[in-house]
Amino acid sequence: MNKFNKEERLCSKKSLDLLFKNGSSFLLYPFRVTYYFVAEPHLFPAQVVINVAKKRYKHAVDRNLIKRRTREAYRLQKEQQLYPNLLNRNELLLLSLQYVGKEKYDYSFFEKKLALAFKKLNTLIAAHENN
RNA sequence: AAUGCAAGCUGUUCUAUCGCCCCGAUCUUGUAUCGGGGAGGAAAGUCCGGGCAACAUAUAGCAUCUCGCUUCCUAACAGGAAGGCAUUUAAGAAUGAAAACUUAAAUGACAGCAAGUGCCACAGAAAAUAUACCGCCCCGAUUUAUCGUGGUAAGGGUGAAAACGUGAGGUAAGAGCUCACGAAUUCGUUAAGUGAUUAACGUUUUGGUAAACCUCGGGAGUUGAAAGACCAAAUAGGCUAACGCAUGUAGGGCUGCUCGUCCGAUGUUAGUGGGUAGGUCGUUAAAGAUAAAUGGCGACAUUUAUAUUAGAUUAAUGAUAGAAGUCCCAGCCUUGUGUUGGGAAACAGAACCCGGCUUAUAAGCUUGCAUUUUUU
RNA sequence: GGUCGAGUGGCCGAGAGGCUUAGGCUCAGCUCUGCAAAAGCUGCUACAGCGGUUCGAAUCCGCUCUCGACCU
Repeated sequence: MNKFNKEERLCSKKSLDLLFKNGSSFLLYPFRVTYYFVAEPHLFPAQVVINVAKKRYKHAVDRNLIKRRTREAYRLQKEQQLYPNLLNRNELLLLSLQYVGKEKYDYSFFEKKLALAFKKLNTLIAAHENN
């Protein structure tokens, strides 16, 4: 089952401040991914926030469309791509996906790019653990 | 019939799989199962007007902002309805030709320049108290075709705009200087109309500009749900009341100013409290929608009936696949409400709620106007 | 969600009803030089868009677009 509940979203203002102040980030077009680990175990191994700038997209319709496609891609892939690497850790991953693309793409593009982003994130986490 | 423009109306439907937000029910009390609901005509822009809430009691005066033909509608409005007037266009009839007239449509920030002040570039003699370039006239001088003192706004040319137009009298020449007819205009009387206004008569005046200052009349207290109310946990520099102290002082708040009013340093005692973060309410049933009847020219109002009801808060209403209908393009022959293949579907996403306005809109339908072609 | 401000050549920026707009920087050409720089001369390129008021609009008024700031 590929669910996506409120508990998997990052809503707390405090956590957001923590994430953007201390988190590390990388760019994988069209996403800018920011992540940070906190030592507070949660029902789910990760909480995510999706972000589209008002400056880049004037109309609310376009922003909603991008957010919905990103969310759908995240929902369908997190179980296979992201969660297995996190389950053995006793920490919560705070994750932010900022959309920085210039155009509107099809859903398949989102799916492909998000998979690549997950792959890169996993390697980075592994590297961090080894150090 | 086609195309274009303008105004108005509608603003695709169904199935499967995987999800999201809210509400209700059940018991196995868990990210459980079942059932129900889930964007718009503009949800947009935030351009106006209200409700609601807090602050203030100072809805005081001034300043500031805003509205501006009339009557009506409305909770209210810079909105709407009906009318008046003006301008433009078209047609009609009239005429030598126009103007005026009649009808229709469109447009109008449509109070006042006859309260005062300012401004009117360049050109032009002069842009508002007529300061006379050419021209016209009187008088004087003489070198006899020129000069000088004056008068004159009829003619010339300039300009966006030239001292109301035509004719006559008048005069040295001229001039609303006088008269007749006419144009616009102020005020008054009479008549019609609720009124704007219209008609007649008398009277006054004769450049434009108030989206120039301004005058007159009406309206606006300020802030905006991130307003505001409440809840439980823990710690302060906080708050309240009483007393004391000083000329209620320094200083500060209340709307920009005035006037007025309120608070008011430091000490003692008693009580209360919640920086920040979180949750609940505010928050979705309403000046609401649809239908009918009645009243009204109409906007709209009244009565009755009916069915419902988005409610998030890093912010739901989606993704994938398929089918049907609509429109467009191409092919086929059986030329049809045919069939096959390919494409298109706009503008745009609620965030406290309503009433308007404005702007954006594929495709279809309705109405009006314009152009072109064909037929009669 | 709400409140407010701005838009003038490639860039900065004055102008607040009247000559298609002051000045500086940049760019192009010429003069000067053996070649450049500096200096001098000449030139190019603008009122965000649409509509209205006015004889006349960058300026006044309305709508639209773009950019920016503030309220947590």
